[in-house]
Amino acid sequence: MGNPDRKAEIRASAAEVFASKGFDGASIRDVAKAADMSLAGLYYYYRSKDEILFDIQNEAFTTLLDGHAEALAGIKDPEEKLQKVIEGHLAFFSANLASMKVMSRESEALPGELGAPVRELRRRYVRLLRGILDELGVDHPLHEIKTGVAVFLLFGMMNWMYTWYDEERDGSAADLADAVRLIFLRGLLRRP
Amino acid sequence: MGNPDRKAEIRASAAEVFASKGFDGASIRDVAKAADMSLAGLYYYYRSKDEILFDIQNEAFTTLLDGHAEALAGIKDPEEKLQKVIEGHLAFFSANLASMKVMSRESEALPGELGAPVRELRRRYVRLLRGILDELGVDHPLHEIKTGVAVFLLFGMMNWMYTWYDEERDGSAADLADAVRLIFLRGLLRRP
Amino acid sequence: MGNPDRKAEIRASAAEVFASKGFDGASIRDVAKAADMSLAGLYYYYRSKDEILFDIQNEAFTTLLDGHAEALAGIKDPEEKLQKVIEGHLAFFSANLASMKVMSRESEALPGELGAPVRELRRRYVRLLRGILDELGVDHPLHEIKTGVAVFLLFGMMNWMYTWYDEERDGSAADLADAVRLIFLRGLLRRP
Amino acid sequence: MGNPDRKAEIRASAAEVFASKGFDGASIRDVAKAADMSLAGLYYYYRSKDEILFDIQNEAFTTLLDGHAEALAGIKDPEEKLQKVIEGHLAFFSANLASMKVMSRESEALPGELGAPVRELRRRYVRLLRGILDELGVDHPLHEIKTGVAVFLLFGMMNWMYTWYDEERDGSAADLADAVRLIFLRGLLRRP
DNA sequence: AATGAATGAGTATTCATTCAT
DNA sequence: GATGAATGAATACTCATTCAT
Repeated sequence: MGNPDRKAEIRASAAEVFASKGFDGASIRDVAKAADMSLAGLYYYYRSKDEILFDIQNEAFTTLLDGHAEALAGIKDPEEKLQKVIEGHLAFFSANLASMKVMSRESEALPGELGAPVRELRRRYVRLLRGILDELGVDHPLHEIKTGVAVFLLFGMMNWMYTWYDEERDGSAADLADAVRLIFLRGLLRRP
Repeated sequence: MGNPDRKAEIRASAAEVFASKGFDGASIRDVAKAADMSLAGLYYYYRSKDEILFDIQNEAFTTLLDGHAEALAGIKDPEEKLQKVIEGHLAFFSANLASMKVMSRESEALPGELGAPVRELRRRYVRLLRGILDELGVDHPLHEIKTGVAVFLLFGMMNWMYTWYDEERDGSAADLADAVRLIFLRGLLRRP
Repeated sequence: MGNPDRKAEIRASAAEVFASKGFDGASIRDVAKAADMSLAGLYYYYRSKDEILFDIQNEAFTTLLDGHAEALAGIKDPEEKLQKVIEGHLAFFSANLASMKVMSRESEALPGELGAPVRELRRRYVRLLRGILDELGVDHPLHEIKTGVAVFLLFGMMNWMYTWYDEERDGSAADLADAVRLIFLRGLLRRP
Repeated sequence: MGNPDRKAEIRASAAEVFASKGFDGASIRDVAKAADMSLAGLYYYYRSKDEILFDIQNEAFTTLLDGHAEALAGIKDPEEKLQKVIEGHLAFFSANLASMKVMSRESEALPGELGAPVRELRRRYVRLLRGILDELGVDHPLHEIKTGVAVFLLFGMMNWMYTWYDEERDGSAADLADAVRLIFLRGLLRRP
């Protein structure tokens, strides 16, 4: 139903609106205005406000996961894998700040029906990273830090970005990815 | 205006409600019900929904900053300072999960009048940590990572906590503080 | 019930408030603030908002009617009577602008129970003036103008005052009374 | 926005409601019920309660002024002009009692933004009448009565009408216009 | 593919009023 | 005499959503 390009435009406008006003704080009218169409027109493309949020989150996770799958193809070294994932995550983040802000802040906003698939994607995403950390585990003999905790500390460094990141002031996403990788790997693995 | 104890009760109830539904998603009716009082009764203590949020954020920041001031009194070593701040932050976080979730997620919700003092407190908080990182600077000769970025990566590790932390599964706040400090210091300072 | 002086103070404050915001537009809180007392304190003197309005209107009508009774004592000539009444009305009006504005604008605001006595006073007031016009009737043989209408045209000239009168710009109440009398008598009686 | 006929219907219903309960005393629900539509439906046509009042007042003033402009076209004699204006005013008044009651009673209800254009129309209306009285000035050598005051006494006779006029009892608007003109002109000009 | 018109349910907030003290 | 605390009912207004066209 509906021209996919138009839908993508709407999705992008909606992400901006949700990012700046919050999902609950934004009205469908705000979204329609941002997408430069009538209120009723929106409902041709989306059946509900929730569905728009779902589409934003689903699209973002899918793109991220697909990107990682491609980037990791053929790579064996877990450190290199981690690097790729951090780079990919932050590159996508800085290129899609609105969507990622919505992803980070509105992760609980969707109720069961629509929320379940998104939660599943999120779990897959966590599992992907967790798997890589497990592979790194040999270098981490004393288990000072639980892997389950480490995963979320890493996500915290990256996802908190939406609250402060300013490319001009803070450098490129690639620089940022270096910083995150450096701190995390060196911190976790206690090697010089 | 209004008994301060009753106000503290309301604040706590409101923090729970805002934490679970989001500030915009929660209604004043929800807050009143959680505080077990009438809708109109709430307005005897708070003049607006915004004012409740302000009180939560203001109180949390003030308590955090006061706690740090006390904990840092007489301490010279910046590593030790950092440890105190991380411990204090996470201890408060885990003891006041609802408030901290609200702090983390609704940092932009307050408009000018009420938002300004909170933003100022937030800036003071960042400056406090930044100051400590600056003192650590000697060990950090190559400036691989900008201090301004490092501060926010640290905050990210800590503040993201509201999205995943489960004491039972993930250990005590003190353990978590150790993990954060370990990763951050070792990662940042590149020492064994 | 209640010290009558304090009650008079409250009445005066309330008249100011009702005059500036309208009876419906003003809140009991506004009145309490203007009277410099607590909301609940007001209810010691008045049992309801309506009762305050009643008191204002009742007091004003009673004072006006008493004043006229005194001023007309012993006077025979209807033209002189009319002069006295117009003078009295406008003098009271300009000395009690707030009350008279409330009288003029909120004449229908009071429901049955409290409204009835005020309506009766109003009718008495109209009858007083009508009686005087009837006495003038000899000079008015052709009945170009119904007395019932004339009374209200006269009231119109006087009561509309609250919308425009400014002593500085428009002169004293006595001057105004002269103008009203002149126009009305000469206009009505068609004499040079 | 919105069909202008439907808007006119709503305006008329609203005028009735505001006339009978007062602007502050009437609720938007009352207006919606009178217009036989839903509360929210009203907001498709008007963005606020104030805007409805504005529309009533603006429409009434505009119609009155346009009517006078047409009626006065080509007339030279100021007495004739005055007659036309009084007739037009009272004819409109009696044909639109509700609107005119609202105009008369709620002249201060609109705040700045919406109030300003209405106040300007009111000023134009006063100026129109004042201009005619100035032209009459030659017959009025002793200046017993200030023109500025005379204008408002005339308005008083006419606008007070909403408090008492009953066509059956008091005669047609045309008769009333005669009475007003007679009293005012004869009274002002002191001619037989 | 798109929209103008409409609505029921909900929003934050204010109201006149009460009552224990 | 006076007030702090509280409330049920109402306020103006906005919401996500629908439907005829």
